[in-house]
Amino acid sequence: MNYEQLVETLIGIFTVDKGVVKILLMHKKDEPYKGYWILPGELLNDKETLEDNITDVVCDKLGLPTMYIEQFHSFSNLNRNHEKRVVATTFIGLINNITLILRKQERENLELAWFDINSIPKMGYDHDKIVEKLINYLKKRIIDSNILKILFPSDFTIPELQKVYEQLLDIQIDRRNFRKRILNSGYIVSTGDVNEGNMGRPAKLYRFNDNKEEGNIF
Amino acid sequence: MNYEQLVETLIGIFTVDKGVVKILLMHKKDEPYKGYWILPGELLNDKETLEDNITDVVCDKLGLPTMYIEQFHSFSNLNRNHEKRVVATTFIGLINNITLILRKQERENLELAWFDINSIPKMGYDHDKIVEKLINYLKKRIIDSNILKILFPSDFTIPELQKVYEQLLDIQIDRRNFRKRILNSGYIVSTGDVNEGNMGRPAKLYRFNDNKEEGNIF
DNA sequence: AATATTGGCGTATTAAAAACGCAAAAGGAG
DNA sequence: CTCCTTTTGCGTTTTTAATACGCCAATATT
Repeated sequence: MNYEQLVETLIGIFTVDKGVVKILLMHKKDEPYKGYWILPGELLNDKETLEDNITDVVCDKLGLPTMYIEQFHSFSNLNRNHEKRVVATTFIGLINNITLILRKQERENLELAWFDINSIPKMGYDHDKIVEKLINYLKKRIIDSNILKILFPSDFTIPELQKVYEQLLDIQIDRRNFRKRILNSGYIVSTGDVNEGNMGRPAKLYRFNDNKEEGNIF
Repeated sequence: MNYEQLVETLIGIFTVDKGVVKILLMHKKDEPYKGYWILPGELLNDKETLEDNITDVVCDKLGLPTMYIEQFHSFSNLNRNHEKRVVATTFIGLINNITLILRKQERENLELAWFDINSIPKMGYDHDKIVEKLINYLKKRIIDSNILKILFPSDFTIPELQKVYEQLLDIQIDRRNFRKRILNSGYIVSTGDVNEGNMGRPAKLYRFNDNKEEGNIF
């Protein structure tokens, strides 16, 4: 009986872009699964932890800035890789799209692309199932924690934020009550700017308050 | 650079005994950490999944019945085992103590013991830190899901149930308010029996209502 | 000027949680 | 037996949070 295993890390990096939640995927250029899309990741060596390893993937391999990363599930089906037995420990990473647009162009050669989480392309290995579970986990975490702020762009209006809540929680909220609640909570602060170019009175722009870490917003 | 790793599974099995939350630990009889306590578990071989492996530990090694098992976190610190690099994927298992008392005596030679989660003994390896995180995870899961019923014996009293809530949520609840709330919720039903042998008026015995699946109790 | 949207300040109602009172029931300890 | 303890079971009042609205000024586009 062999007890030596290959261990890999995989990460689903998410962002919000114009009200759409997106995931970053990599195009595979060699066999097996050539032409398919896969989650970024790499094999674990015996000199680093899983967390060090995935930080290495994000920063060195993808050229992205350090971001919020959370360990998710470890997958160990025997046939998830047909060549060797590989146990995968998966992570989610969250980033707001202001930062990523800057870096994206520098890394064009890596064939990375953002996909709407409702339109996932053909995935290699068992990554389709993993992506599905990552997305479900993300939705649950958005409801029961305050990680939404990490995903959200730094400039948004209160009506925009309300729409996101109404979509995610599948409810309708009174405009005035929402405003009172979100402002009293201390979770957002005004940037001083306004959002011009639309119908009606221009909306004030807000960002999430970094000093307010604990508790759920809604 | 070596990419072959040893992977082990570890499980924290929890139960509730007379209003006290307890965890099942194993006494280590050989070096290293001889005389210390450790979490049950074993090395993963290349023919089984993590979940198969931990089921094997629970059923074959410990002689316990199949129980509710949930994957938790994977730990990969380089110095968590001083001899070799071992990545540990951890699980929580929940069982009610009616079933376990029967099996416990058959397995006396294994040196298993239940410990109050507030009095954890000297642990080997990094298992003290893992146990602490498992307990915190259990507390969080009890708040945001209804797994408490899996943990609970089929016959319990309302004051016992209240004690468990107070321990896990780290709050104090008014006796009369708790009773009203828990009875109105429909989550528990009377068995008709009473709990005799203690001081004061005998408490009525209850069990969780199987027909009531959804939502949180508290 | 008409229309749309946000901002900002109200208040009334409803629902849920928390704080507390009181006393009878039913056991064990002396 | 009486004293003490704990559970049971019925209340009430207060506090807090959530919801449902009303009203109108501000400020943009058409």
